[in-house]
Amino acid sequence: MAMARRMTRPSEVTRERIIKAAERLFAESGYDGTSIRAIVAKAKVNQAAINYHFEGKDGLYREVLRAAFRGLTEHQLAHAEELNSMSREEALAQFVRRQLQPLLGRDEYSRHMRIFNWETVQPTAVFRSLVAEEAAPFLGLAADLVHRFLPDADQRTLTVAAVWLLGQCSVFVRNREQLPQPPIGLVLDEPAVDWLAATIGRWVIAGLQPAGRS
Amino acid sequence: MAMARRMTRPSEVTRERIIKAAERLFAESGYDGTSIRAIVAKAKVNQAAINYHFEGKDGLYREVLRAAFRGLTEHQLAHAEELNSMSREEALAQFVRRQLQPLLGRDEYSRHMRIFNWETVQPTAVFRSLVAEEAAPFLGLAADLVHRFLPDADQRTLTVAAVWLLGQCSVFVRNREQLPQPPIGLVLDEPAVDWLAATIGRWVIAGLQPAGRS
DNA sequence: CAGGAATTCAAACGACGGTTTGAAAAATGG
DNA sequence: CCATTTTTCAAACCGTCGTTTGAATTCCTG
Repeated sequence: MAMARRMTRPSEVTRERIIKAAERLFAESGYDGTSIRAIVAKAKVNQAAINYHFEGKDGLYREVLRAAFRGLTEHQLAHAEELNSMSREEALAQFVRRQLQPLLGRDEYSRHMRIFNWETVQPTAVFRSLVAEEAAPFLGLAADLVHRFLPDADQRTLTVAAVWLLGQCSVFVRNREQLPQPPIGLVLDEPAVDWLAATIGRWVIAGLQPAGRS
Repeated sequence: MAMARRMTRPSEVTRERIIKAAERLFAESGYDGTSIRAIVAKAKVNQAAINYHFEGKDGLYREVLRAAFRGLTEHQLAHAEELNSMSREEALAQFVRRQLQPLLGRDEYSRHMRIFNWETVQPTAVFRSLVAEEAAPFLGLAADLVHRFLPDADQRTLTVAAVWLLGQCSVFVRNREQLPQPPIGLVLDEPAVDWLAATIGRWVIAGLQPAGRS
């Protein structure tokens, strides 16, 4: 009975290679659209490695999804304290700008958002449970933001306002591919995204400002 | 050279049966998630019928997508005139309420919206062209609505405002599955949707109201 | 440096995907 | 009613999918 408690190093690098390649491909083409063979080709590992390390495609996807969730919450909650030291207007504008970040590039955060987008149409069981467990603090952050504008609102109104706030950003993120094309025709460089964030921020602030009633 | 110009009746019913079944299945599981065998089983036709009538799965999907687009624009533009006779506040509230309709049931309009949702993550070429051709009047409707609140705004602001308006509704429609579950926990019956539409409508109106500047 | 466990590898398996085929069955038109 | 076209049908084809297999190789440890 050998108690192999030490981490084995060389196998970890293939694990990482697989996860990295899978994250990119899942973000690009979704779960069904990504084949095991495409993943192992990109990761340059053997095909059986996925079943060996993750017990199948499902297990790998589960792992990628977990990592994406961790990335998202860290990315957002890391700046949560800064928001508290700002005015509510500044804090909301900052939040909106950060939500619009994926419009600019294909960084890690954008990939994570894209993986979640695949899930919104028909959520996996894995995704459902992850949302139920881990999305609460993130939604809470948005709820806290709107709470500073609606101090007298009841719980339901606050929750709806939080979802509403997220929707105003996500519609642009989700339809990023369509925005530059007709009939919309938006340019998506950095100043344009800054302007967009500022505009949306102004509308949100004005929308929540005078509405004290539930 | 027989000029068979007359429509053949009995074959049309199988065409319709296929389209009807395909629309439901595509809405439920998307293009990749729906198999030819599932469609013909639901439509109770032979498997080769799809290739015969539509020249393959792509052709069938194209047809379903066209029908969905027609349904959407008709559904919205049919009430476009009514909006003009209302005050801008009433018109916007009506528009929001109509956008939130899919929250309630699984009617035809909801299915069409669901098919579009599948496309937003990675749009098909067919979908892209349909959007470019046929979405303009629908987006124009939204743009006209916000134009009544922002009479001095430039073109870009109006377009962004239209997309923004649609986003505030679609975030609820898109995540309909998640809304009743934790950590959100919304009930989605008719009075709740009415309240939701009214609340969103109020926020949008307040948001656009004082912001006259671009 | 053995010896055993952990990991990699090429190949194949079985299931399911969309499409094709060629003949049988209706439908059409003179 | 017959000749021709149109439509249906069961079966098979061919490719891709995720997974399994069993041997070869590498890694760790005593």
